[in-house]
Amino acid sequence: MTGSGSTAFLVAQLGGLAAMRFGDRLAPLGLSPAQAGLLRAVGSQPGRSQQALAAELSLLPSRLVAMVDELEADGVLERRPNPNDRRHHALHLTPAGEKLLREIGKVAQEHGRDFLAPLGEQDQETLTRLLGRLAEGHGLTPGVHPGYARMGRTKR
Amino acid sequence: MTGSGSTAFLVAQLGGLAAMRFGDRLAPLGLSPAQAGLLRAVGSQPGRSQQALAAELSLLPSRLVAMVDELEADGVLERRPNPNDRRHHALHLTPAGEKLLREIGKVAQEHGRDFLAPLGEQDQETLTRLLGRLAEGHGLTPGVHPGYARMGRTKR
DNA sequence: TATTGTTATACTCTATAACTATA
DNA sequence: TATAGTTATAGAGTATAACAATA
Repeated sequence: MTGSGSTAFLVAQLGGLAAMRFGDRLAPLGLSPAQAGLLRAVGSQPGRSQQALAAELSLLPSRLVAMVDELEADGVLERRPNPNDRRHHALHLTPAGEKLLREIGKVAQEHGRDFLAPLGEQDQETLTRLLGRLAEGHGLTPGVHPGYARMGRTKR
Repeated sequence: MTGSGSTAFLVAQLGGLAAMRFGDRLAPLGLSPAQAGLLRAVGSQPGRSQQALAAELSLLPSRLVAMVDELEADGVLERRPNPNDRRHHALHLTPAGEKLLREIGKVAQEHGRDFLAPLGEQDQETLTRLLGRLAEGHGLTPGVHPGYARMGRTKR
């Protein structure tokens, strides 16, 4: 069968594989995919609150606390007091964090190259264009995956 | 940027979205994606052992026990004794399980149609072809996603 | 009174090891 | 001794509620 059902499943399959392979490449850096996503989010827009980050990344605030604790203990992320509203902690990368983010970028680039290697250059461009239109059609936020949080919740 | 890194990420993003949406559609049937995957695997090749199923679905045998317990309690799956080797339990769908599997198929078809709706018919075919070649290039087993099990394992 | 960050707690899924019954 | 299924247990991640400090 070559119906649309199997194509959507193919997307899910390949997406899972891509996420897994990327995770494998992050492991030597001592990072989980979620941690890399947080560092990327902070780096792209420094100074935001934990609430803002949690909302963007679809994480629970309580979960984010633990992640920031870890990354701060590792010296790659820091909470800075916000003089205007002392309830907030403005999140920033440390110099070590910025260096780590550049390494993440390198790893992501290598991953992407290898993942698309089975296709020729022309087909890669076509695929990128079609996926982009699909993502736009579904209102996906660039750079943030929707999270698998809501999977597997169901009881029978 | 339109490098290969972002395209691989786009695949992961869309794959996560597809999996999530499919899970949402399964919820009214009282099923998790993992349960639907197990029912599908049993239905496509009845009589196999739990070990065989666990290996194909990349599940731990101990996890599969719990899943089979649930689905058996729901009356959609059954363990049948194997006269040749009494250590094995041959897994089969009940009539209710076969009916449920047909409903899963219908849901999957609707899901696939809606997921690809942003693209025209011609583009859908192109996308299917390119994704198929990509999956083949990475040695993906048709009908089984690689599992997200190995994600998020890393400590820093 | 509402909001930010935090802690506490329960539940699910993953992972490992040990146990049983068969072979 | 090896294998299939099972049980027990520990560790992540998810989810909810409650709490302290601040607005």
